[in-house]
Amino acid sequence: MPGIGKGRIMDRLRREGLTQFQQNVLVKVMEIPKGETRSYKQVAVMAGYPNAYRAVGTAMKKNPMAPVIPCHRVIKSSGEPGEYSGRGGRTEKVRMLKKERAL
DNA sequence: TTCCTGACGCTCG
DNA sequence: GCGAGCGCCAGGA
Repeated sequence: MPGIGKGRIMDRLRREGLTQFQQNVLVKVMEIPKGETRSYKQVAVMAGYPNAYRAVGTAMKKNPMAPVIPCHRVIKSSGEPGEYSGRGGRTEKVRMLKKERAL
């Protein structure tokens, strides 16, 4: 269940018109192991922009491939799920999170 | 080019 | 322990 190659993803992101920063962030999020969660700050650090934790959220919104890029695994540092522009909103986000954690 | 907004984080009271 | 305010970077209008 390789799904899609990473290079394929980056190419798609680029074609979507996302910037280098956006691509970097999304790729890092994509590498978050199933059942694990990372804070926006963590993602920002991994992407190479330790202080751009705010822009990370903006990048998430632009996520063109919901299932491929597990943006629902990115939560706030406080432990709260935060917002979610995907289908179902925060509710679905939490649901998916619980399901993955159980696996 | 400039100003405003945003799926946030951290510090102070 | 909780709430409010300020600071941060990148994008979009």
